[in-house]
Amino acid sequence: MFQIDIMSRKPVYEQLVEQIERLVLTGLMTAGDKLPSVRNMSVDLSINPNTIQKAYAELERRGVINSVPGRGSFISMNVKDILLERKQGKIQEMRGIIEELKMAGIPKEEILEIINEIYD
Amino acid sequence: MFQIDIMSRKPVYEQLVEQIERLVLTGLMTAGDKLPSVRNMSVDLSINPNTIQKAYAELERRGVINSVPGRGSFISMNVKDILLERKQGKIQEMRGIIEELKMAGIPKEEILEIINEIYD
Amino acid sequence: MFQIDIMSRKPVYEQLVEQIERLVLTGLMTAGDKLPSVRNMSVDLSINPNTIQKAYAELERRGVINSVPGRGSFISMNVKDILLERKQGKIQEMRGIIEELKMAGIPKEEILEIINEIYD
Amino acid sequence: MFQIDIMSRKPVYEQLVEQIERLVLTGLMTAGDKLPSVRNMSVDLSINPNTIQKAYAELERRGVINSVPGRGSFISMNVKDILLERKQGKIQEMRGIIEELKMAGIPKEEILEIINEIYD
DNA sequence: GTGGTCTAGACCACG
DNA sequence: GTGGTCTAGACCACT
Repeated sequence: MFQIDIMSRKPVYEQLVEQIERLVLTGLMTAGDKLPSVRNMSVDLSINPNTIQKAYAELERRGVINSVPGRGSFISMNVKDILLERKQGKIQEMRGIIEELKMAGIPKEEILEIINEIYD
Repeated sequence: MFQIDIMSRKPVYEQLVEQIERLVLTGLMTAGDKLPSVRNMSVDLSINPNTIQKAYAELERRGVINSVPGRGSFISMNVKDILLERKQGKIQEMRGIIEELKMAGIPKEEILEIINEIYD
Repeated sequence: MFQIDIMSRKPVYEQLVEQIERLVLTGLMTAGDKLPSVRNMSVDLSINPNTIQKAYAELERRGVINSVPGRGSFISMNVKDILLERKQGKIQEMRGIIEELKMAGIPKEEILEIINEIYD
Repeated sequence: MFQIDIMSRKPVYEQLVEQIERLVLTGLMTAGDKLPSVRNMSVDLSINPNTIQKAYAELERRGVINSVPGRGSFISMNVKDILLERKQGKIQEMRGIIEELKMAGIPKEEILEIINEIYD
């Protein structure tokens, strides 16, 4: 279910965080869904439980999940609001970069080309 | 020659950095050109020399200018390479963000709309 | 805790940067640790707050610390990666210089002698 | 006689400067020797004469060659002193880097290994 | 309380 | 004259 590259320079817990967020973004998981327990995830991926714990802690800090001791970890009820807010931030970020690129003389066509590549 | 808005939330030294970089991007200044001395700029803009110094230090850190104690500050000889490299980096950054936004379900049209706003 | 030589030709803020990096390199400070506040450090060392600020800004630029307005300055979480990466860069730099020296006819013995001096 | 990579990110004139200096360092050319004329070099390498001119100008600025209008360009008579001086500078640079590496905990053996690689 | 920025004014080494 | 550094003291926004 998860693809972890232990040789990667990116910390394992970050890879986990990203992949779980991706599941929510793509709609494969939604508010209220239960995540695998730290122990299960640990043996499935052959990864130290502390690393899983760190990923879950980060996701909770971001408001994406809620961990309830003794019951498990669940996708947060207001996960949609949180992701929406983050989406707005990303859009602003993109706007800033594109404005810089325009200033640097990049023609509109070059940017459109990149967008077409992504949304092929 | 420079337009500084001391009421702006953006720090004065950042405004200076941006405007000098813009002079290079637009070709009004080019490799080897001499910038005003810290003191001259200071009195011209009625700004403290330390603030000018901070802007020049940042530009030197970015490789855009070379400051030579006792002689002055000059547009870097390889400023074009540096700006080109930075442009490539910005494009990659933009690509990453757009890929995230696609993942988050943003339709292509919404992004195109923003680009049209910028390149009106 | 810090030894500053105000008579040295090396700027005070550089001395500070080096000593804080050394604390991390030697393991005396580690990821997440809190640094003294700008003001505290200032009175402790009898140094102007601006000078401390300059050192902290440089450390943040290097990715060694994170300064959060209103909260404080902390050793960066990925400080180990950054220092490791920098170490690799330094080794490459050394390799390049030694290759030049070999080309210039410097005998191996002369270089070994220097290394023995350093690692006495 | 010269290997120029016009696709390289390194400017062509820099490549030329480095290769000519290498000829002197390795003893293949020595004080008083005549370099090819700008025009000859230009057609041999299929490179714009201005680029050759720029390389020669840089070499003259460094004191490595002397260009005599109407006669040609010659390896400088005191080229040995200049290269010796530069060698000393490089050694100091190397010393500084190795001291940093020692501080960063690199063992002597690792450095010796690199040197053995170079001086195989 | 924290970091970030700015002014005012000074000294230094170097060219 | 130049850039680089430092002190002294102030204000801001944010936690």
